Amino acid sequence: MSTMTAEKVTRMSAEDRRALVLQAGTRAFAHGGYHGTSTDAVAKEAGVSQPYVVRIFGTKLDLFLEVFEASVGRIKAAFEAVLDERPFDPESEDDKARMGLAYTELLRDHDFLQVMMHGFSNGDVPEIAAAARRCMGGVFATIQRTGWDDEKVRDFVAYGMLLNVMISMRAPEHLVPGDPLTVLATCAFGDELGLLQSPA
Amino acid sequence: MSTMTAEKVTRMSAEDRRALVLQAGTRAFAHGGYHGTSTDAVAKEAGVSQPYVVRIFGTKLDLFLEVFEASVGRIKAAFEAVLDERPFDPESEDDKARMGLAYTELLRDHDFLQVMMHGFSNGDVPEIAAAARRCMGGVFATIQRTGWDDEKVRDFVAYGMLLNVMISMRAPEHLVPGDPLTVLATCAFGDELGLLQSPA
DNA sequence: TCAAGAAGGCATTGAATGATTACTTGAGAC
DNA sequence: GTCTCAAGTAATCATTCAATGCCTTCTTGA
Repeated sequence: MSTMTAEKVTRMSAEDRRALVLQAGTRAFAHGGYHGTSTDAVAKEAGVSQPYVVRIFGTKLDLFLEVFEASVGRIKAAFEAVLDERPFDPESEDDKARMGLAYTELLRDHDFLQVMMHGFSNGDVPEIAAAARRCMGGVFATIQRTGWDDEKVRDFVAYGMLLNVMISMRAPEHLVPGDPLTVLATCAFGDELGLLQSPA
Repeated sequence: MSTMTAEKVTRMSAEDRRALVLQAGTRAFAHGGYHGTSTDAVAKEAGVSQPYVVRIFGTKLDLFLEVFEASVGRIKAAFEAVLDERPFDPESEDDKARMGLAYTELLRDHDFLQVMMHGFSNGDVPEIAAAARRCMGGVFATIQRTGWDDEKVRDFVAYGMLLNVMISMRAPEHLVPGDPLTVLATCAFGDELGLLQSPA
């Protein structure tokens, strides 16, 4: 079941309701993406009426942009937490592992990742593409704080994109023993593979 | 104007017309993806009527699947060409560069890449996700023919995914001097960056 | 030449969807 | 209590879209 939709016929402050719809939007847009998700689907997920969600956000596009930016924001925050926790040594393999772990821990909630991927692939909607560039730039800048040279940051981001794509295509839930994709999944996710098999 | 739509009112063999609509579908689905592209958009691009394109392929989903598989097939073929050209040395940096070049040359036609990305991100449509897994497995297996160990293949694929994402969000066409994304784009695309700036 | 099969368009349709408007109801202030 | 404003919904509308059925026209082979 979805976590905490409407529980009572109680009224809610606009602010709280907005936050709740935003969460519901994350879940809904994670499947379907921008074009494939109706405002009604978001409304159902949030337990409110469809006209209300468009009134809160003005437009489906605005809603998606907020959902997208919040999702990427969450990811950025996870990296920042690692960087702020204690001094980061760019030469340390251990510190690099901590950064990687921050990401794979995030992977357990597929929704952020899926929303991010959907935002990244919708380059045909100018506003979404612009948001994607801005957010990706932000994530890159955050990871630069590690002190790594640009190539290492690039490779780190690239690895993350591979994980996103693999999750997007549900690779962890479809491991077929002889399949080359299983080899790829195994060597991409490593120990985390087992944790990703149950669909959200 | 779109390249080579209908040129004459001449009839065409069903086979030829099918191939032509498939090409048009690639262009159309490259923008918009599965959910964001109407069969009518494909029809317009191909210069035929909308009902005709669904009659050729049966269903919009079937059309997309064919377009997707053809696109990934093209990419696989490019790698295979490099591998078949002459013996591949897994230790050679030069041979690795040849593989990379095969991909970046493909990047000039954004359409394949975008279609591929759209297929990869549409995990909510089971048939598309299944095709994505199958195709990704195929590409991985092809690259394994280099003789590289799995980790090296994985990193190669990951790098490719980063390029896909960057192109999807139109990064090469939006280089802003101070922007961190510009740094990422520069060190991801290298010399090829200049060639990618003009939108298809 | 003409019949038959295939290529392809036209009109249509029923469902879905994003958005608007007008209405209803709950809760706090006084 | 009741007034008032904000929370929330029901009804509706104009579009868009995938799919179906029927009709037309080109081509080919005998």
